[in-house]
Amino acid sequence: MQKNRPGQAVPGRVTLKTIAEATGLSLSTVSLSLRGGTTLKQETRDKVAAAAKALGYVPDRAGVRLRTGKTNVLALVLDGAEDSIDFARQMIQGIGQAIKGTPYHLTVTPEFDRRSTDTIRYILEHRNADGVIITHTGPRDPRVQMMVDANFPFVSHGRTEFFTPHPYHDFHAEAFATMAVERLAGKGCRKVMLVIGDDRTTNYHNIVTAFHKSAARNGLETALLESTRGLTPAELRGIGVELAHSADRPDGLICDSETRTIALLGGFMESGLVVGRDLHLVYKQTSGILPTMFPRLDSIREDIVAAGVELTRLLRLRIEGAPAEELQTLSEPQPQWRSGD
Amino acid sequence: MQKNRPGQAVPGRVTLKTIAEATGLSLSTVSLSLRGGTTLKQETRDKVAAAAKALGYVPDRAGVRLRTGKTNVLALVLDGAEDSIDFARQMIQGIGQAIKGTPYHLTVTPEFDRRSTDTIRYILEHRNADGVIITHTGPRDPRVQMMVDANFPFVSHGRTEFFTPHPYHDFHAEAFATMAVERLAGKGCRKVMLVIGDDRTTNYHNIVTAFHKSAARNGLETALLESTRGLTPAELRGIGVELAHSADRPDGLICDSETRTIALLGGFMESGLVVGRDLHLVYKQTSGILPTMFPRLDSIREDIVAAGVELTRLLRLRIEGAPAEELQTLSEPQPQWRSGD
DNA sequence: CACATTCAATGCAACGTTGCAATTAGGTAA
DNA sequence: TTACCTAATTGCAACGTTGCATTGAATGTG
Repeated sequence: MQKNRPGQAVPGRVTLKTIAEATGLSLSTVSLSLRGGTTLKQETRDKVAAAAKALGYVPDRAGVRLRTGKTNVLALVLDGAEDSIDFARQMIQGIGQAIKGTPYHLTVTPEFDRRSTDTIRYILEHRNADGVIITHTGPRDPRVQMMVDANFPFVSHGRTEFFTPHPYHDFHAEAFATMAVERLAGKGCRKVMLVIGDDRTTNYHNIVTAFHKSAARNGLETALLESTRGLTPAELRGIGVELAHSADRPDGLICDSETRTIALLGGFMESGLVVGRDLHLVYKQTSGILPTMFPRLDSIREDIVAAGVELTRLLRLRIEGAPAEELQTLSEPQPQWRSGD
Repeated sequence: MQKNRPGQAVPGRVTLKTIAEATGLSLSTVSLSLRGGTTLKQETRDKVAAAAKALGYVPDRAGVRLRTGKTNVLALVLDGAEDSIDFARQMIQGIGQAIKGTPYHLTVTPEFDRRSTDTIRYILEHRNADGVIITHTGPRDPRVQMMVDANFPFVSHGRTEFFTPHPYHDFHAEAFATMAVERLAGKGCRKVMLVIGDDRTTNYHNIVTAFHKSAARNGLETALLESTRGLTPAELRGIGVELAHSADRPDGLICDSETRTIALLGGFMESGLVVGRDLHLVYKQTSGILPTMFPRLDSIREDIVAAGVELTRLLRLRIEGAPAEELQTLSEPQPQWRSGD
């Protein structure tokens, strides 16, 4: 398997040398031409371009990387979070779409320990990528800090609270909370409860703030179930049961995590509590699983595939030197009202 | 950002040269020593090893790749299939675990079109990886054909029907079907139905065959719902409703796809049909989602993270030249009987 | 003592690419 | 004629690595 002698050219390989021989030009000229050297005359440039195309030339990644340091690699550092079902697949699909036809490849590294910065450090030290994409960003995320300090191109899915601006694409969590509260208010709810999946992300703060503000504006009583993070699905399910039996339970529920929503719903079902009759619910939706199961439940959607595309776009611009403050975008929540009105 | 002059050494970089200077040996000697040259005397080897460790030397990927052709990259070609919830995340986590501490990196390419071989062709042509992992393998999978023909190292999650052996790791689908049928028989079922998620995978055939064989052995009537593949979740849900209302509906159900299971269960719930009372169900489980929602349903589990680890192990052995026929393993189904007995 | 043998370490070229410095050809000005 | 310009192309060295061929020293043999 692959037994050609190392250090010797692979016979069939098309390199700059091949094109040089084919066109009768020098290797340097070919290289220059392919990179759009303006000092070359048009005729030459055309000839080279034609030959390159005919031979199917693709620059050798190792050669380019060795010479220029450019890896043509984007690195996705995958967080272990499981709040969004199928998050990884969709994110990768989005990034894949965005780099299709470009010289970029995608490497994926799962970071097992949430608070660890090992993977980032490794990439920074060994320059194993031209840019990094991180997800589930926290307010003072050490990964962001580290890359900002190193002035290394990256983009985060999620905002931070750092003073220095950096590229990000984020779900507009405030809008989500506001929309959800208003929907519940519209359904006639008097007491709304917010169930938070992960209180370590920046979105946590944004959602909580907007939730309270919007509830106040609509004259609603509020309750907050935060830090469900450490709980097992079974425990959360238990909370669902408790809620169902509680005397002063809320009549409106907002949940920003699909897996938490599922656990709660499991508890409700077990207790005979019916969403849409006994209370109302709005959850944040990123996969098709929940709507398949419960086609009548209201949700607000974030499109993770689109997020992947956008993150890649921002990162590539960043790599090309665009200023960070121009590379910050939000995605608007997409309400999916399915419970009639 | 990264502005050091191309073609010039990065100042802080630790290369063989750095070690050579530190030890007073020649660059060649250092290189040889690090690769375990036995002609060197022990003292020298120790000195080099110590210096390399002290300086934190890591071989430059581009240099190695250019010289040897070895990329130290494993490529995961991600299928768009959505039968297993969270499949991608778990698979990547498994591979990530297995390559931790090795020189290997993981690149991921989503292959959007299921029957396309573009990604594989691209990897083969440009030698962008040392080995490939594919999933959701079909009986005469063209990707397998292509890589076998090219004698390129790969491993498939799933078997094929090709004559030439190739490395694979697969879920023991026959055992799954047999276990499931027997469980249903034990529950007193008379008529069992098999619902297949994807009829293009090899597992389809294996499951169907074992299903019929086992049903016959247990004296059960059978029904088969195949090719649910083109159906939308809503349509499948509709089938769930139909089933619930059908006069001669089966009293035992086996489903090999999590998403299909969810859709069917949705239909059942809508129709007031209760699993465990009106009929029994065994589904194939790969994520925690369904057990969270329905903690009393029987399932048989495949551990995708473990599959990722095993696939990586096989692939690495293959890359090192182990014969294909020794690199074929099955994972045994893990029954999760939750409905009492 | 000359010569062969072994041991240990090294020089060199090459993998494919790029960017600077250098070269060539043709023209124009002094 | 000489010097000087511009336009177009090219040579060369380097990025970090490896493996072959070679060197040099130490030891063994006749």
